[in-house]
Amino acid sequence: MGRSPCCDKVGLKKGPWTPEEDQKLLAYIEEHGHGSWRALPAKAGLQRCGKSCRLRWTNYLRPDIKRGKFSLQEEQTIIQLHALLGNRWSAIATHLPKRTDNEIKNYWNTHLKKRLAKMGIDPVTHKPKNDALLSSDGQSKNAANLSHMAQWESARLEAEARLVRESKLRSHSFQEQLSPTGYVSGSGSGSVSASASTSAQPQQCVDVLKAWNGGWSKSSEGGNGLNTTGIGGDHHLESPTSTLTFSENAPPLIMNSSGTGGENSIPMIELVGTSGSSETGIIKEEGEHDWKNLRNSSHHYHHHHLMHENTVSLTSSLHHPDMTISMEGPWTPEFLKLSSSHIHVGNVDIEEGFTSLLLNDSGERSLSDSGKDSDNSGGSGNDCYEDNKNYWNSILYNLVNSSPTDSPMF
DNA sequence: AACAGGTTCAACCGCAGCAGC
DNA sequence: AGCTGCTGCGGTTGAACCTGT
Repeated sequence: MGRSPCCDKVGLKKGPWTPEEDQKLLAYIEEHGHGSWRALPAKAGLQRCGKSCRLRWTNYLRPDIKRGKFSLQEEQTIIQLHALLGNRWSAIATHLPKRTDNEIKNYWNTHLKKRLAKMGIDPVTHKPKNDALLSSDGQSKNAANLSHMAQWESARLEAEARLVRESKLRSHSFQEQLSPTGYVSGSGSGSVSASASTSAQPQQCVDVLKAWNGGWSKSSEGGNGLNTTGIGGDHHLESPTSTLTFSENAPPLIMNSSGTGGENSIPMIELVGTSGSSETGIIKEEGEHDWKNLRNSSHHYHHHHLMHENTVSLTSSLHHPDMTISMEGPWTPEFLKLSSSHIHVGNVDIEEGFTSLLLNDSGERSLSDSGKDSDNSGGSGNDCYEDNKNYWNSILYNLVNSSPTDSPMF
């Protein structure tokens, strides 16, 4: 039973917008805010459906939209986020605050996807296309770990995106209280994102990557991927698709920044913010009591929200049959930079992003060179594994370095 | 200049999720 | 619990534009 399309009314205009229509829409929203999109066209005197108006506004007329060519950094960010999030354009767009999801999607489809494909990188998996030839023995476990890492990161970013959406809603209603126009004109940009976070936010850093890499390197020494000490010793993540469920019994692990939370036998690794503003790993903002604590206690993968008008805090948990990771607190560029300024994966220090290689000609050369190098070194599966590790870690690394400080996230 | 084929991107479509009743 | 309305998201389309012949 499909609902009738919103635009099936006779007399409603479709197709390209005229400057007059734009003007009407702009003028109305500036004066009244958009309110209900459904009701807007009639009020604004437009022969359009609300959906069309919303699209025109969000993709074109909004004052905080940056148009024109994508910068190298933006390209990089898109590729990296796409590697983690897939086609979740809106989530990706939250990291590029002045770009719309539609624009990013178009840019991906018309430029980046082709570029990756041309270079032999599968734009869907972000792996070299011959990756499928990997043997299914040792590497599969490693691949599983990498995949799990990606899922973990993906889930985190998804939660962040959700938080941003929520904070947008909050800030929007907050602004509506302050301003009858419904959106902040003035500076024009960041009417929404500005309040989600910004300079007012204390630099709270939760050293997740350190913990992660600590766990990774530690476990790599033991021949496994992600591993947690403290419980069972030799547990590792096996399923590439595994995922974020189960573990009714496993007590939550909380990582500490040393990444060695398992060194005591308490099955908890504490995630401690390096800013020192939190002693418990649960980052709380002053005035947090102003907002409802949105925590819930699902045994499955879940995110906890601690929100404040100026801040967004995040708690995520990842459960696995043998382990549970809990991470709490916001991810800030500072935190990420700190964490990943010297990424250590297994026995390898990653100083330079792999993804960045994709973004210029020298990169293309480097890529093929590295392929040759692999061949020269015998083309072992381990090289592929190292490539994958490098790839995912450089994604995180570059994500950090490319995170614009005006991102609504941070 | 004219045409064909390729590319870009604004806009549309249909579906899913959520909230309110 | 089920229905309805609204919004947001991702995939797709097609007109406009570009490029090569």
